[in-house]
Amino acid sequence: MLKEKGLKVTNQRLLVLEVLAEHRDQHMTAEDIYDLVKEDYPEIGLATIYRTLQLLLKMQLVDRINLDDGCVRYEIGDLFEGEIKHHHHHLICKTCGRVFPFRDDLLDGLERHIEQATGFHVLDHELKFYGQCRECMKKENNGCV
Amino acid sequence: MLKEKGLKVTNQRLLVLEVLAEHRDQHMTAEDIYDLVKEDYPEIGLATIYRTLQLLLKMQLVDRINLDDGCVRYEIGDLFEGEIKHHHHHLICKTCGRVFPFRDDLLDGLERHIEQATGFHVLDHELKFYGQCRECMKKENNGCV
DNA sequence: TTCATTGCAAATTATTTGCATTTGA
DNA sequence: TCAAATGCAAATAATTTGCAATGAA
Repeated sequence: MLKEKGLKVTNQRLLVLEVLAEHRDQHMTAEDIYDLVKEDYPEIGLATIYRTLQLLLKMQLVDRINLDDGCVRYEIGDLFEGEIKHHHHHLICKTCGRVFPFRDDLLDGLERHIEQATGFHVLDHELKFYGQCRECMKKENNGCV
Repeated sequence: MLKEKGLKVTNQRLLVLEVLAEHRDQHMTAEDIYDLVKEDYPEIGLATIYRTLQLLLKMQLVDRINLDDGCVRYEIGDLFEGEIKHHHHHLICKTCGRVFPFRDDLLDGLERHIEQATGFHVLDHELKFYGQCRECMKKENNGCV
Protein backbone atom coordinates (compact mmCIF):
# COMPACT_ATOMS: atom_id res chain seq x y z
CA MET A 1 0.00 0.00 0.00
CA LEU A 2 0.96 3.59 -0.72
CA LYS A 3 0.60 4.27 2.97
CA GLU A 4 4.22 3.47 3.66
CA LYS A 5 4.98 7.13 4.04
CA GLY A 6 4.94 7.13 7.78
CA LEU A 7 1.21 6.54 7.94
CA LYS A 8 -0.44 3.59 9.55
CA VAL A 9 -2.48 1.04 7.69
CA THR A 10 -5.55 0.68 9.82
CA ASN A 11 -8.61 -1.41 9.37
CA GLN A 12 -10.72 1.73 9.25
CA ARG A 13 -8.77 3.18 6.35
CA LEU A 14 -8.81 -0.04 4.41
CA LEU A 15 -12.54 -0.39 4.89
CA VAL A 16 -13.28 3.13 3.68
CA LEU A 17 -11.26 2.49 0.56
CA GLU A 18 -12.92 -0.86 0.07
CA VAL A 19 -16.40 0.58 0.32
CA LEU A 20 -15.50 3.30 -2.18
CA ALA A 21 -13.99 0.75 -4.56
CA GLU A 22 -17.11 -1.40 -4.33
CA HIS A 23 -19.27 1.59 -5.21
CA ARG A 24 -17.38 3.04 -8.11
CA ASP A 25 -19.18 5.92 -9.84
CA GLN A 26 -21.66 6.21 -7.01
CA HIS A 27 -20.88 9.59 -5.41
CA MET A 28 -21.24 8.73 -1.76
CA THR A 29 -21.58 11.08 1.17
CA ALA A 30 -19.56 10.60 4.34
CA GLU A 31 -22.74 9.35 5.96
CA ASP A 32 -23.29 6.75 3.21
CA ILE A 33 -19.78 5.45 3.67
CA TYR A 34 -20.21 5.46 7.43
CA ASP A 35 -23.29 3.27 7.23
CA LEU A 36 -21.61 0.76 4.95
CA VAL A 37 -18.37 0.55 6.90
CA LYS A 38 -20.36 0.07 10.09
CA GLU A 39 -21.69 -3.21 8.73
CA ASP A 40 -18.18 -4.67 8.90
CA TYR A 41 -16.87 -2.55 11.74
CA PRO A 42 -19.67 -1.31 13.97
CA GLU A 43 -17.48 0.62 16.40
CA ILE A 44 -16.20 3.09 13.78
CA GLY A 45 -16.99 6.76 14.36
CA LEU A 46 -18.19 9.26 11.81
CA ALA A 47 -15.26 11.54 12.62
CA THR A 48 -12.89 8.81 11.47
CA ILE A 49 -14.69 8.63 8.15
CA TYR A 50 -14.22 12.37 7.68
CA ARG A 51 -10.57 12.24 8.70
CA THR A 52 -9.90 9.28 6.44
CA LEU A 53 -11.59 10.93 3.49
CA GLN A 54 -9.49 14.06 3.96
CA LEU A 55 -6.39 11.92 3.99
CA LEU A 56 -7.32 9.88 0.94
CA LEU A 57 -8.23 13.08 -0.88
CA LYS A 58 -4.79 14.52 -0.19
CA MET A 59 -3.24 11.28 -1.40
CA GLN A 60 -5.30 11.55 -4.59
CA LEU A 61 -6.88 8.17 -3.99
CA VAL A 62 -10.37 9.61 -3.91
CA ASP A 63 -12.10 12.45 -5.74
CA ARG A 64 -14.58 14.84 -4.25
CA ILE A 65 -17.58 16.18 -6.08
CA ASN A 66 -20.20 18.65 -5.06
CA LEU A 67 -23.65 18.23 -6.53
CA ASP A 68 -24.95 21.33 -4.77
CA ASP A 69 -27.37 19.28 -2.72
CA GLY A 70 -25.90 20.32 0.59
CA CYS A 71 -23.30 17.66 1.08
CA VAL A 72 -19.99 16.78 -0.42
CA ARG A 73 -19.63 13.45 -2.13
CA TYR A 74 -16.71 11.14 -2.70
CA GLU A 75 -15.76 8.52 -5.23
CA ILE A 76 -12.71 6.42 -5.79
CA GLY A 77 -10.12 8.12 -7.95
CA ASP A 78 -9.64 7.23 -11.58
CA LEU A 79 -5.95 6.67 -11.21
CA PHE A 80 -6.76 3.76 -8.99
CA GLU A 81 -7.90 1.91 -12.07
CA GLY A 82 -4.97 2.29 -14.41
CA GLU A 83 -1.70 4.09 -14.75
CA ILE A 84 -2.58 7.29 -16.54
CA LYS A 85 -4.81 9.78 -14.79
CA HIS A 86 -7.96 9.80 -16.87
CA HIS A 87 -10.50 12.35 -15.88
CA HIS A 88 -14.17 11.84 -15.89
CA HIS A 89 -16.89 14.41 -15.55
CA HIS A 90 -20.50 14.43 -14.54
CA LEU A 91 -23.81 14.81 -16.30
CA ILE A 92 -26.34 15.84 -13.68
CA CYS A 93 -30.03 15.43 -14.46
CA LYS A 94 -32.01 18.34 -13.09
CA THR A 95 -35.20 16.31 -13.18
CA CYS A 96 -34.40 12.99 -11.52
CA GLY A 97 -31.12 13.99 -9.89
CA ARG A 98 -29.17 11.05 -11.22
CA VAL A 99 -25.53 11.57 -12.09
CA PHE A 100 -23.89 9.99 -15.09
CA PRO A 101 -20.14 9.76 -15.50
CA PHE A 102 -18.61 10.88 -18.74
CA ARG A 103 -15.05 10.00 -19.69
CA ASP A 104 -13.18 12.65 -21.49
CA ASP A 105 -9.81 13.91 -22.51
CA LEU A 106 -11.15 16.67 -24.67
CA LEU A 107 -10.16 19.46 -22.33
CA ASP A 108 -6.44 19.06 -22.86
CA GLY A 109 -6.47 21.41 -25.81
CA LEU A 110 -8.42 23.96 -23.82
CA GLU A 111 -5.91 23.73 -20.98
CA ARG A 112 -3.05 24.44 -23.33
CA HIS A 113 -4.95 27.37 -24.75
CA ILE A 114 -5.46 28.80 -21.26
CA GLU A 115 -1.81 28.44 -20.36
CA GLN A 116 -0.80 30.35 -23.48
CA ALA A 117 -3.44 33.03 -23.15
CA THR A 118 -3.21 33.73 -19.42
CA GLY A 119 0.00 32.22 -18.03
CA PHE A 120 -2.04 30.23 -15.55
CA HIS A 121 -0.59 26.76 -15.09
CA VAL A 122 -3.46 24.28 -15.08
CA LEU A 123 -3.01 21.19 -12.95
CA ASP A 124 -6.51 19.85 -12.73
CA HIS A 125 -10.04 20.56 -13.82
CA GLU A 126 -13.58 19.77 -12.89
CA LEU A 127 -16.49 19.87 -15.28
CA LYS A 128 -20.19 19.45 -14.62
CA PHE A 129 -23.02 19.45 -17.14
CA TYR A 130 -26.54 20.13 -15.98
CA GLY A 131 -29.52 19.11 -18.04
CA GLN A 132 -31.98 16.31 -18.56
CA CYS A 133 -31.24 12.64 -19.05
CA ARG A 134 -32.73 10.56 -21.84
CA GLU A 135 -35.29 8.85 -19.59
CA CYS A 136 -36.62 12.12 -18.21
CA MET A 137 -36.83 13.65 -21.67
CA LYS A 138 -38.87 10.67 -22.82
CA LYS A 139 -41.22 10.79 -19.85
CA GLU A 140 -41.77 14.48 -20.29
CA ASN A 141 -42.71 14.02 -23.95
CA ASN A 142 -45.09 11.16 -23.24
CA GLY A 143 -46.79 13.17 -20.56
CA CYS A 144 -46.98 16.12 -22.98
CA VAL A 145 -45.65 18.50 -20.36
CA MET B 1 -37.33 45.34 -13.50
CA LEU B 2 -37.93 41.67 -14.19
CA LYS B 3 -39.69 41.43 -10.85
CA GLU B 4 -43.02 42.22 -12.40
CA LYS B 5 -43.98 38.58 -12.09
CA GLY B 6 -45.97 39.02 -8.93
CA LEU B 7 -42.88 39.66 -6.82
CA LYS B 8 -42.28 42.77 -4.84
CA VAL B 9 -39.46 45.18 -5.50
CA THR B 10 -38.05 45.78 -2.08
CA ASN B 11 -35.16 47.88 -0.96
CA GLN B 12 -33.44 44.80 0.37
CA ARG B 13 -33.57 43.02 -2.98
CA LEU B 14 -32.33 46.03 -4.87
CA LEU B 15 -29.45 46.47 -2.46
CA VAL B 16 -28.33 42.87 -2.75
CA LEU B 17 -28.29 43.19 -6.52
CA GLU B 18 -26.49 46.49 -6.31
CA VAL B 19 -23.76 45.13 -4.08
CA LEU B 20 -23.29 42.18 -6.42
CA ALA B 21 -23.14 44.47 -9.44
CA GLU B 22 -20.55 46.66 -7.75
CA HIS B 23 -18.38 43.62 -7.04
CA ARG B 24 -18.49 41.88 -10.37
CA ASP B 25 -16.18 38.86 -10.59
CA GLN B 26 -15.63 38.87 -6.86
CA HIS B 27 -17.31 35.66 -5.64
CA MET B 28 -18.94 36.86 -2.47
CA THR B 29 -20.33 34.82 0.37
CA ALA B 30 -23.74 35.58 1.85
CA GLU B 31 -21.90 37.02 4.85
CA ASP B 32 -19.83 39.35 2.63
CA ILE B 33 -22.97 40.63 0.98
CA TYR B 34 -24.66 40.99 4.34
CA ASP B 35 -21.87 43.20 5.68
CA LEU B 36 -21.95 45.46 2.63
CA VAL B 37 -25.71 45.81 2.47
CA LYS B 38 -25.75 46.62 6.17
CA GLU B 39 -23.78 49.78 5.48
CA ASP B 40 -26.74 51.18 3.59
CA TYR B 41 -29.46 49.32 5.41
CA PRO B 42 -28.39 48.34 8.93
CA GLU B 43 -31.64 46.64 9.91
CA ILE B 44 -31.41 43.92 7.25
CA GLY B 45 -31.21 40.31 8.48
CA LEU B 46 -28.91 37.62 7.23
CA ALA B 47 -31.90 35.39 6.51
CA THR B 48 -33.14 37.96 4.03
CA ILE B 49 -29.81 37.83 2.24
CA TYR B 50 -30.12 34.06 1.90
CA ARG B 51 -33.73 34.25 0.76
CA THR B 52 -32.93 36.96 -1.75
CA LEU B 53 -29.98 35.06 -3.15
CA GLN B 54 -32.12 31.98 -3.63
CA LEU B 55 -34.65 34.07 -5.47
CA LEU B 56 -32.11 35.80 -7.69
CA LEU B 57 -30.52 32.46 -8.41
CA LYS B 58 -33.82 31.05 -9.60
CA MET B 59 -34.35 34.14 -11.74
CA GLN B 60 -30.90 33.58 -13.24
CA LEU B 61 -29.76 37.02 -12.20
CA VAL B 62 -26.93 35.64 -10.10
CA ASP B 63 -24.62 32.66 -10.45
CA ARG B 64 -23.43 30.45 -7.66
CA ILE B 65 -19.98 28.98 -7.44
CA ASN B 66 -18.42 26.67 -4.95
CA LEU B 67 -14.71 27.00 -4.35
CA ASP B 68 -14.70 24.09 -1.89
CA ASP B 69 -13.69 26.36 0.95
CA GLY B 70 -16.77 25.62 2.99
CA CYS B 71 -19.13 28.28 1.78
CA VAL B 72 -21.05 28.96 -1.34
CA ARG B 73 -20.29 32.12 -3.26
CA TYR B 74 -22.33 34.32 -5.52
CA GLU B 75 -21.64 36.67 -8.38
CA ILE B 76 -23.81 38.67 -10.67
CA GLY B 77 -24.90 36.73 -13.73
CA ASP B 78 -23.32 37.25 -17.10
CA LEU B 79 -26.59 37.77 -18.86
CA PHE B 80 -27.00 40.90 -16.81
CA GLU B 81 -24.29 42.44 -18.91
CA GLY B 82 -25.53 41.79 -22.42
CA GLU B 83 -28.19 39.93 -24.27
CA ILE B 84 -26.65 36.58 -25.03
CA LYS B 85 -25.80 34.29 -22.15
CA HIS B 86 -22.04 34.10 -22.22
CA HIS B 87 -20.56 31.68 -19.80
CA HIS B 88 -17.45 32.24 -17.87
CA HIS B 89 -15.44 29.79 -15.89
CA HIS B 90 -12.92 29.94 -13.11
CA LEU B 91 -9.20 29.47 -12.78
CA ILE B 92 -8.49 28.76 -9.13
CA CYS B 93 -4.96 29.19 -7.85
CA LYS B 94 -4.11 26.44 -5.36
CA THR B 95 -1.31 28.54 -3.90
CA CYS B 96 -2.79 31.97 -3.25
CA GLY B 97 -6.45 31.05 -3.56
CA ARG B 98 -7.30 33.81 -5.98
CA VAL B 99 -9.91 33.15 -8.63
CA PHE B 100 -9.64 34.40 -12.17
CA PRO B 101 -12.56 34.51 -14.56
CA PHE B 102 -12.15 33.02 -17.97
CA ARG B 103 -14.58 33.70 -20.79
CA ASP B 104 -15.30 30.83 -23.04
CA ASP B 105 -17.63 29.43 -25.61
CA LEU B 106 -15.43 26.48 -26.43
CA LEU B 107 -17.62 23.94 -24.72
CA ASP B 108 -20.47 24.20 -27.19
CA GLY B 109 -18.90 21.57 -29.44
CA LEU B 110 -18.41 19.28 -26.47
CA GLU B 111 -22.04 19.70 -25.46
CA ARG B 112 -23.23 18.69 -28.89
CA HIS B 113 -20.92 15.70 -28.80
CA ILE B 114 -22.40 14.60 -25.47
CA GLU B 115 -25.96 14.94 -26.71
CA GLN B 116 -25.20 12.71 -29.69
CA ALA B 117 -23.19 10.16 -27.74
CA THR B 118 -25.42 9.80 -24.68
CA GLY B 119 -28.82 11.33 -25.38
CA PHE B 120 -28.39 13.61 -22.38
CA HIS B 121 -29.78 17.05 -23.10
CA VAL B 122 -27.29 19.61 -21.79
CA LEU B 123 -28.74 22.88 -20.53
CA ASP B 124 -25.84 24.35 -18.62
CA HIS B 125 -22.30 23.63 -17.57
CA GLU B 126 -19.80 24.60 -14.94
CA LEU B 127 -16.08 24.35 -15.38
CA LYS B 128 -13.29 24.94 -12.89
CA PHE B 129 -9.58 24.78 -13.48
CA TYR B 130 -7.22 24.29 -10.56
CA GLY B 131 -3.57 25.20 -10.80
CA GLN B 132 -1.14 27.98 -10.15
CA CYS B 133 -1.38 31.57 -11.30
CA ARG B 134 1.42 33.41 -13.03
CA GLU B 135 2.44 35.38 -9.94
CA CYS B 136 2.71 32.30 -7.75
CA MET B 137 4.69 30.45 -10.42
CA LYS B 138 7.12 33.34 -10.56
CA LYS B 139 7.49 33.57 -6.79
CA GLU B 140 8.11 29.88 -6.51
CA ASN B 141 10.88 30.00 -9.09
CA ASN B 142 12.57 33.01 -7.50
CA GLY B 143 12.49 31.39 -4.11
CA CYS B 144 13.92 28.19 -5.64
CA VAL B 145 11.29 26.13 -3.82
C1' DT C 1 7.16 1.26 23.92
C1' DT C 2 5.34 5.21 21.60
C1' DC C 3 3.29 8.25 18.69
C1' DA C 4 -0.32 8.15 15.24
C1' DT C 5 -5.04 7.08 15.17
C1' DT C 6 -9.48 6.43 17.00
C1' DG C 7 -14.24 7.07 19.26
C1' DC C 8 -16.99 9.97 21.57
C1' DA C 9 -19.14 14.13 22.67
C1' DA C 10 -19.07 18.82 22.34
C1' DA C 11 -18.14 22.73 19.35
C1' DT C 12 -18.37 25.16 15.07
C1' DT C 13 -20.36 27.01 10.99
C1' DA C 14 -23.35 27.74 7.04
C1' DT C 15 -27.93 27.78 6.00
C1' DT C 16 -33.03 27.29 6.88
C1' DT C 17 -37.35 27.91 9.22
C1' DG C 18 -41.33 29.49 12.34
C1' DC C 19 -43.67 33.32 13.46
C1' DA C 20 -45.15 37.82 14.61
C1' DT C 21 -44.60 42.28 12.34
C1' DT C 22 -43.98 45.28 8.48
C1' DT C 23 -44.62 46.90 3.83
C1' DG C 24 -45.18 47.27 -1.26
C1' DA C 25 -48.90 46.89 -4.67
C1' DT D 1 -56.33 46.15 2.29
C1' DC D 2 -53.61 41.99 2.36
C1' DA D 3 -50.58 38.62 0.75
C1' DA D 4 -45.71 38.77 0.26
C1' DA D 5 -41.55 39.87 2.50
C1' DT D 6 -38.87 40.82 6.54
C1' DG D 7 -36.20 40.46 11.07
C1' DC D 8 -35.28 37.88 14.76
C1' DA D 9 -34.19 33.86 17.23
C1' DA D 10 -34.23 29.19 17.35
C1' DA D 11 -33.54 24.95 14.66
C1' DT D 12 -30.91 22.02 11.32
C1' DA D 13 -27.27 19.66 9.43
C1' DA D 14 -22.60 18.85 7.79
C1' DT D 15 -18.19 18.88 9.36
C1' DT D 16 -14.37 19.69 12.79
C1' DT D 17 -12.03 19.42 17.13
C1' DG D 18 -10.41 18.30 22.06
C1' DC D 19 -9.10 14.65 24.59
C1' DA D 20 -8.47 10.36 26.78
C1' DA D 21 -8.04 5.59 25.27
C1' DT D 22 -6.31 2.37 21.77
C1' DG D 23 -3.39 0.01 18.57
C1' DA D 24 0.09 -0.49 14.69
C1' DA D 25 5.00 -0.27 14.13
